[in-house]
Amino acid sequence: MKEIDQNTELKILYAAQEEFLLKGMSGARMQGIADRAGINKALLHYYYRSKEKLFMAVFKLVISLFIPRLEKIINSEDVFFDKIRQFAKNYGHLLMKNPFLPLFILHEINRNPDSLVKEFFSRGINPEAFFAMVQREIDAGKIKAIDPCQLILNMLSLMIFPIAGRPLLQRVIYKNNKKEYDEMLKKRLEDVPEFIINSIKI
Amino acid sequence: MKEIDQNTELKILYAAQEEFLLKGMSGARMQGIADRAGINKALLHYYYRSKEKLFMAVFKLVISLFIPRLEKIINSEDVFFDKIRQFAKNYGHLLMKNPFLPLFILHEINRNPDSLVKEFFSRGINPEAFFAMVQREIDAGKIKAIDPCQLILNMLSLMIFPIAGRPLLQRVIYKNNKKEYDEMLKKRLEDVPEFIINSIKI
DNA sequence: GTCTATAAATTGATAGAC
DNA sequence: GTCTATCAATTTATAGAC
Repeated sequence: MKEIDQNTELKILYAAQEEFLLKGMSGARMQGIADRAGINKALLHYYYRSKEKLFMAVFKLVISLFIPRLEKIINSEDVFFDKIRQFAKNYGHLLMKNPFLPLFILHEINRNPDSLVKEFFSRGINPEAFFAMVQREIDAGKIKAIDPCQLILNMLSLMIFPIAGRPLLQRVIYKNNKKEYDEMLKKRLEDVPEFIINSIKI
Repeated sequence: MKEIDQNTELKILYAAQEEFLLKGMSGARMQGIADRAGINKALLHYYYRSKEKLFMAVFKLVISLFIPRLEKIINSEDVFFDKIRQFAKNYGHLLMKNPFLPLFILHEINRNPDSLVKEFFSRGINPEAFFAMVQREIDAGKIKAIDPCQLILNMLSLMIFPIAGRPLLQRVIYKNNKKEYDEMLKKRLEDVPEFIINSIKI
């Protein structure tokens, strides 16, 4: 907490994040984490009592980044379409900076849905306000009638899947051209919101 | 191959598929597979020499289901928009019947991209023909100019993500209402292609 | 082909010196 | 706080009887 790179506890946390994001809970190795942190295995247990506890610490850290800050968007002063554009831009950049995050979260929740969701998603996510906002736009005749759930699902799908599936998609569709894939992702930051808007505008 | 349910080799393969899909390569246990198959651990090694070999057999089986049969769509007699509708319907049903498949594939490829993609995706996928078809539609002035890669990415994203993310999305967005989520997925079989078409039609 | 018993290797966790 | 050495449990893999 105090020093920048001297703090062993934090060094461990970030090393664990690397290892867990790449290999998942069951594939990660305490030895691998210790190696990344440049310390000994025993120290891991000194700071975090068990692998499970360390995993939970990483998961919590990671969730706090990943959860879409819908509230921010909702409460902004922008008009609706600009809110969508803003969300795509912010959330897209976050995803591009943390490409392994979505797949990690989905995989771990798949393994243990109830307890992980209950523990980490019970607060902090409230789609109701977003739904209400969409409904107001519809009632005002500004966009087509659409199920708000579907709208949010479409946005998330279009933004997350190309990141989560990159190791496969880049190789199969883009002939493993990394640069081209990066450019495509960057382009989508603006294309996806227009794609969405195009489909709901009147 | 011969008998229906007597064939031990197949029984093992399907038991392994269950276990691997749920827990991934590193989370799966040979004991768990043996239990599902109702046989002994040793038999697994008799038919498949190692866990790795068994995993590869499952992965191959699973890939053969998962790869979109783009050729079928391309070579159909339908007009372009109907091809999209047809693809969404067929592929969507396949996904709904095998909901754990996408996340499993993505996670395993993430763990070991080069060798898995090279081994299992080298043949059988050829997006070029699809790209050419899209280009013809654009040249003929029937749809807006769009990058064919983006189009295919959008289709896959909209169809796969709600399935892959279900354990999280159903709980967070749908208050864990299973029936409602099922209905939403079913509705998307028709909504997604219209959403796509809406955004590219002139 | 199928089983029981066991080997061999991996790995999470702890004890104890410094 | 950090290390070395080691334990204990899990898990893949094999040997050998039937």
